[in-house]
Amino acid sequence: MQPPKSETELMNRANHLAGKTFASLSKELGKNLPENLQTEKGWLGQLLELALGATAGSKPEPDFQQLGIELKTLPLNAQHQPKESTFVCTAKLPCELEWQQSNVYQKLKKVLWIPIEADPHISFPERRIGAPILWQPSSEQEKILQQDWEELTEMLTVGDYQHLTAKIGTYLQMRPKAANSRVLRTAIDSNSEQQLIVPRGFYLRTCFTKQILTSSI
Amino acid sequence: MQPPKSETELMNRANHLAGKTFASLSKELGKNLPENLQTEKGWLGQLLELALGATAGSKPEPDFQQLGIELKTLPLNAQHQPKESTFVCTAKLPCELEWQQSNVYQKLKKVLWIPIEADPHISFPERRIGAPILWQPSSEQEKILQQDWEELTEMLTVGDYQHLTAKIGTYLQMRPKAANSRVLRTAIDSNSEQQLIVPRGFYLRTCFTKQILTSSI
DNA sequence: CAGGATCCAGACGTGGATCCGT
DNA sequence: ACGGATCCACGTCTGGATCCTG
Repeated sequence: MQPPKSETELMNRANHLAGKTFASLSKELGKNLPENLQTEKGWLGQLLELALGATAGSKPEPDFQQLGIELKTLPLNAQHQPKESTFVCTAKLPCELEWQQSNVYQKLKKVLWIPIEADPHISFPERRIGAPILWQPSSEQEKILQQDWEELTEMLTVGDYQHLTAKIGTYLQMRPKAANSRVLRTAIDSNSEQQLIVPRGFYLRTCFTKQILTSSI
Repeated sequence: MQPPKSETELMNRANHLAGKTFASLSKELGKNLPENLQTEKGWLGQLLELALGATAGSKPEPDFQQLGIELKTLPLNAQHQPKESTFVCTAKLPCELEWQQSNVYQKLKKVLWIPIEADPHISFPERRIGAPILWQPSSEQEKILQQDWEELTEMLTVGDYQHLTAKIGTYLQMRPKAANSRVLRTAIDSNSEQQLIVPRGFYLRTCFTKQILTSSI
């Protein structure tokens, strides 16, 4: 699948996915569904990349680079409300950028959300894909995201890792992002001291993605 | 196999390998010989690491770290003379070190050479392992290695990649070191200009390893 | 119920080296 | 003969995310 040439083409493709089951889409694309997704957590996200023509690969770029649009799945519980926080990107050290140059802003300035059923009572093959939501942060939302990012980035820069827990931030938080808790990385704090810390990533809290889903209805 | 605790223990192990065929050693270690080594060029080197208890993995350290000894195979032709140049290490950019702190010196200050038969007329399973040579550069050899390294490093630092060919250097040379010639890396020259260059590595010329073999007899 | 922990795929880098055309 | 090109293994890193226990 070639990358979409326009926002319209991308949205046409996304609208055609709405209502399909995971089994149906994977069959169309010639992929085998995994038995369970406990061990292949990102599988559906990668299937949707393929279905929509996202340029695959682990690059620090939007999924649809020419359009400046990021693709994100939005897992829903039995009440069709967002079920989980959403990973945004890894936190780089050092980070002496302004908000508008940050990886977080670049990822979130325009997002195509694809809701997907994630109620454990529905079998994996039978779960359905929802109607896409093309979203940009409102000025209110961006203001709070920026505040959160600046607070978290300040703590990162200073090297105050002990107090840098997932409890900080209104919409945006930092949490571990690694294979497991034994993975450590060297970081340098403002006193030029080296510390070994667990790599961290930025995540959107569930309360925020609930807001996005609600306002799109 | 645990790492050897002393130079004596390492040499005992290496002496016990002398005379064995590749087939014999791989059987002892429970490994299957590859059909051909055109596609698994480093296979025997890794078998010897296993046989001698080298700490596996791609680290910028000597193979036997506690002993400060590097392990190298020395492929011999039908005349039992070194057949190929020997890879030492990759060239880092930037490199503003002194010789004694350089990766090249750290690798070459003490080397355990294991000669191996590499005459294409001998079938791979029947090729034999030779008697080990524990080597340190003589002051004459080190002087020339240092001169070569300084000349090559100077060209790297200045960014004179066009003239940085494999023709430079008496004992030590630089050659491409990558999966293929399409692999490029960003380098920065002394004018702070960015260039895309093929990653390079340091190699010992065959004439030099011939000298090592000859003087060990 | 959410903060901390974890899982897979694929790209990439490094160390093990030898291949091969001119 | 040798300078430039290439090949495999494997550990690490990143991007895709969800799991799971107090």
